[in-house]
Amino acid sequence: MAAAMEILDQQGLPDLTMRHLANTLGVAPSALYWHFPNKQTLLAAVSDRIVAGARPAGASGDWRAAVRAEAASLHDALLSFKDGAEVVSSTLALGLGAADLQRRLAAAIGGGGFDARTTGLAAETMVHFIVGHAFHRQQRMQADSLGAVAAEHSLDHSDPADHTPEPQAFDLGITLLVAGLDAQLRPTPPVPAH
Amino acid sequence: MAAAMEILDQQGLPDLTMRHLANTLGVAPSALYWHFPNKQTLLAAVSDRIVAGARPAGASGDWRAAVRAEAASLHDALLSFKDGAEVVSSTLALGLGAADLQRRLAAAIGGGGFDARTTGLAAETMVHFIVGHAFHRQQRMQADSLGAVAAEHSLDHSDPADHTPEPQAFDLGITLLVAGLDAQLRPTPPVPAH
DNA sequence: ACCTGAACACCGTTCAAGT
DNA sequence: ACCTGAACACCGTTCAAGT
Repeated sequence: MAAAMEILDQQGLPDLTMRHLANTLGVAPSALYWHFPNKQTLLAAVSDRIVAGARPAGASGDWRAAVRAEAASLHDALLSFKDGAEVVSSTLALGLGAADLQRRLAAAIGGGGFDARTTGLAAETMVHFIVGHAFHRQQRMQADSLGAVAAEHSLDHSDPADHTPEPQAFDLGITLLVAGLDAQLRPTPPVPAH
Repeated sequence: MAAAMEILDQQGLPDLTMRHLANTLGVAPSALYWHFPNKQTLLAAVSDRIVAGARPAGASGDWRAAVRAEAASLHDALLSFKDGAEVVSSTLALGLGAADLQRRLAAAIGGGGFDARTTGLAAETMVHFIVGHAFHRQQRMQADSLGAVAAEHSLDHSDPADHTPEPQAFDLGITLLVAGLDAQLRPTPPVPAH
């Protein structure tokens, strides 16, 4: 696992192959299959470690603040490892690892007193946003550092040359979701009470 | 392209290899490289076709309804092709194709009269949710049909055996996001006006 | 303009056999 | 309990050469 984490962080996901990993360990590729049934399982374990690295900042009273803190820490954990978001994204879709991710968000959201269904769904929505956003951002960083870049692709913020500072972009997405939950709390647009 | 689309839909993404595609066309694998510089480009084109298949239902007046219609049609388009969400997800992250996806959502959201920044970001957030949700769902369907399934993984809706009917789950996510935008419109929790 | 043939440098995985 | 060696069945991509 340690060797796998280091290859991922230093070389990136494309270089995290069973053969490469085995080489690093001075071992035949087939040896790895005594420890892991297949590569997918190994990747799920890597994914879990990345997610486990997320430690939310302060525990404030407000559930809104708790959700923001949890989201931010997950976001940072994904970005702290090279290709971290992609790894988590893939194992998430496969339904293998990273279950902690949603559990932690759900716990924070639960502080708002929503029913279990709303809580679970809000957590899922948030996970998709956090992972998708981080994946997208990491890919952009890599493309940028790789030079040239056609530049006229990538998810476009409406204004071609906008490129909203990334942390703010992330915050705004989270704000949107928290506001949506808040509105769910007070269902109808509150018509002044006479 | 037609052959690629059919392989994808009939066999799935893992079988959409350059060699397999070439075989189907009765051609040497290297022949494909006269038409496409590489596989990534081919996949981006496939992704664009999938997204282009989305046609929103009726054009109602309300921007909220327009956003919902656009989101639902994109969701359906992703699900209408085997592994459609995964293909779009990967090329989206690579910043290659599927730019239309966000443009269309942004256009619908723009009807709410938000500033460009909010509109773009809301569209991005929505795209991440739509694609992430569809990806996740398609993977689950495949896992289920593949039999057995450890079952105790996968993004969990808080209640282990919940499994909220999928269309409703999608709707709730969209509702959350639209509500968030709505709240953004009327920034502070509206204290009754005297 | 469009394709073939042959090669390069890889993959994940299995499995008998060793210690 | 943990690993090797050898093999199986693949990949994407390049490039000279053909028509």
